[in-house]
Amino acid sequence: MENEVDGLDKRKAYILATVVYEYIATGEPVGSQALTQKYNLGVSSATVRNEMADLEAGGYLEQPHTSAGRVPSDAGYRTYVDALMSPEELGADERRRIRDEMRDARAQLDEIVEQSSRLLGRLAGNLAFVTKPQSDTQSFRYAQLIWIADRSGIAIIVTSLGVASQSLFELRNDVTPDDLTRLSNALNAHFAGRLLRDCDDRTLTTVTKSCGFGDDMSAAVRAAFVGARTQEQPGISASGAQHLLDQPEFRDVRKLRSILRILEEQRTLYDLVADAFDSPSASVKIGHELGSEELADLSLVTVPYRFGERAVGMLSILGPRRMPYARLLALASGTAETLSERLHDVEVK
Amino acid sequence: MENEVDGLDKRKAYILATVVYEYIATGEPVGSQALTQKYNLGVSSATVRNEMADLEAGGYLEQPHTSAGRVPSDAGYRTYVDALMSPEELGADERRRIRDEMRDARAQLDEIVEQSSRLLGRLAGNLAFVTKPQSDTQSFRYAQLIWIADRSGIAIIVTSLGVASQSLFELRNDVTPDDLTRLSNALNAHFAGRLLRDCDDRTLTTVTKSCGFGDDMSAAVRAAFVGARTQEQPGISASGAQHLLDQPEFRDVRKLRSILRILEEQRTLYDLVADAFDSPSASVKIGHELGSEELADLSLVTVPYRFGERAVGMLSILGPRRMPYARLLALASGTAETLSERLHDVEVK
DNA sequence: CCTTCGCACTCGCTTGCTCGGAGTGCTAAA
DNA sequence: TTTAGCACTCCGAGCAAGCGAGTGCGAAGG
Repeated sequence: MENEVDGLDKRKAYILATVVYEYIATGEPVGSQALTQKYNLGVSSATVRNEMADLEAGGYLEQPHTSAGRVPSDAGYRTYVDALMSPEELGADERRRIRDEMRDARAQLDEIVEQSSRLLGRLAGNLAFVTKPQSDTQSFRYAQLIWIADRSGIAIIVTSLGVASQSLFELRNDVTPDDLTRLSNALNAHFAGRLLRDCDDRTLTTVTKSCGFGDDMSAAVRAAFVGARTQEQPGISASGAQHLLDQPEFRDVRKLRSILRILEEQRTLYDLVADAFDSPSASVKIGHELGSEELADLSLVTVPYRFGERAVGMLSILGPRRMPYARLLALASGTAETLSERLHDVEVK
Repeated sequence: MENEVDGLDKRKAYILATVVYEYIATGEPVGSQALTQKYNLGVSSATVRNEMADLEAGGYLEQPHTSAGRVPSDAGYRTYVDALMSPEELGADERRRIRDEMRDARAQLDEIVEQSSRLLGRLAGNLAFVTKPQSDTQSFRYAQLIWIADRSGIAIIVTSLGVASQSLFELRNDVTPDDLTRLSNALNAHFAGRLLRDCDDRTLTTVTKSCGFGDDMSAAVRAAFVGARTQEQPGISASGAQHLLDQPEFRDVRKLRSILRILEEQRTLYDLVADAFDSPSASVKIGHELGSEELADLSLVTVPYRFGERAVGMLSILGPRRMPYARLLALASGTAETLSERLHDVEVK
């Protein structure tokens, strides 16, 4: 059926698209007359009324109260995002500005991530957050075991993005600084360039023992690698919450509270993007799709960023369901791209 | 003048104290009748009216509009905090609960600091924030220079609180891993236990050169120490912004925006407590004393916490000017005390 | 001379009301 | 199947009245 979209005939689809578009632009429930006046639909308001009634019956639109205009439902937005809206691209000048602003950050992982969340929050006029690169997708660069006392030391592990993690260890038997250097060299030789998640416990143990160390040292080495893998937990930088205050949907202060709470609990914030991690491309979650009644009138746009070929983290925008999806997707993608490029500046070669 | 406080006779002082107390409790402008009814002042409302008029002339009270009750001015709160209110102490059970909750955090510097800001935010029902220990008040524990290639490496510095900082360096001449180990050992021997801020550039250079290295290596070592000193910048953990929404003074959303903005700019947040760093004990800033029109109807309570004898960071509570000062001071002090204790758990001995 | 009483006056907030505008659904005609 | 017309619904802005809490002041009392 060439002239059907998602089970809607062409006219219905067009009317739905127009309603969503208009509602996103104005924030006011949109009525049949207003629509026919502002857009050239080629039919009268009465026809639009009938179509709107159908769309409401189909679950795409909702009516706040009897004599008001229509507002998109979750399903309405979903159809709009998936099939109706025209994707946006950033202009060359916008790309350039993003790149310029990203240059302000020093070549430090944390700073680059923070800068991109600030930038995205400001450009998008919404709450933006960026997860730091998952450490288990980074690769191992160097390990160094530092001798502190006969039976204790510090293990330092440096990843491809220059994030060092450290862990103290205690041993049952004496070691010398030279022993530790020997083991460091063996680890470096064996694991150089490997993904952290591929540095499995068994191999670590084998390498350690082959240098003549016992169980205590193997355990210490394994713990150090576990620390490096899970280090910085998720690690999220968020920014732009103040923009949410401008949105009329947050006149009601209670909704703000949910957001602030979520903002402070990084755990929850992370859960929101967690399942987007599996998808290689942009993802949009609308209203109840976020899985929480508190967040029911928000939407989330999530875009991955890469280090080399690998997706290592996510940029997200959280805002009212009534958000300019096409525009925000374009902004998030553009920022993700620039962030990906800048990651190479912090790479430990 | 035994019966004068801050230029006010005893009765005026008592009335001022009662007005502030009542206003803090209710949030409503307090009138003369209400006051005489609720508190046993021993005089009639008419007398109170006269006294209130005097207090207003003296700048201690203000009237939102002609036929409303009185509200404390900055000066009124100031007098109350300095001279009138009775200090509060935490009960034994409250202390115990704070200690228990702090135990939930793992023995990691960041986690302990975050936990205390969360805890304080919740207990105080306001925005709380805690600066991480200034690194230049920590002492040097270990340095390790790691060889990466003939002319580059990573310098790792570990402080007394276990915070490692790292910096990459490039050299003009080849070095061997052994060279770097030798230098690491020299640095460790020379600076062990010193405060970071006392590891001055000149001495660093001397030690480096005495191991036979050139200017490039000295510069790298100096840079590494600078990195360790200024590392984590100020570093602030904030929590509890959602409580502010409960305060009636934030019905107006614009005020919230200033706060959210400040919250995201750690710089500003840090500036707020910066000058409290000099004072060894608790400090209170009221309204305009915060130095910004945006923050004019907020107050800030700041209390230092210690590592050993030294004040290394600050706990602060930011909330409406109408805050229970005595209570919040007690809570902040109690939390600071517990935080100070827990710091010893993360000490690298 | 300080305190108290009584009184007239001032505001801001709440409640109730009206009224206009925008939108709907339905019916009948094109 | 589309359109025009019409009666109906509902929200929200605007206005007026009344209430309550509070003030300031002049006169009376200890």
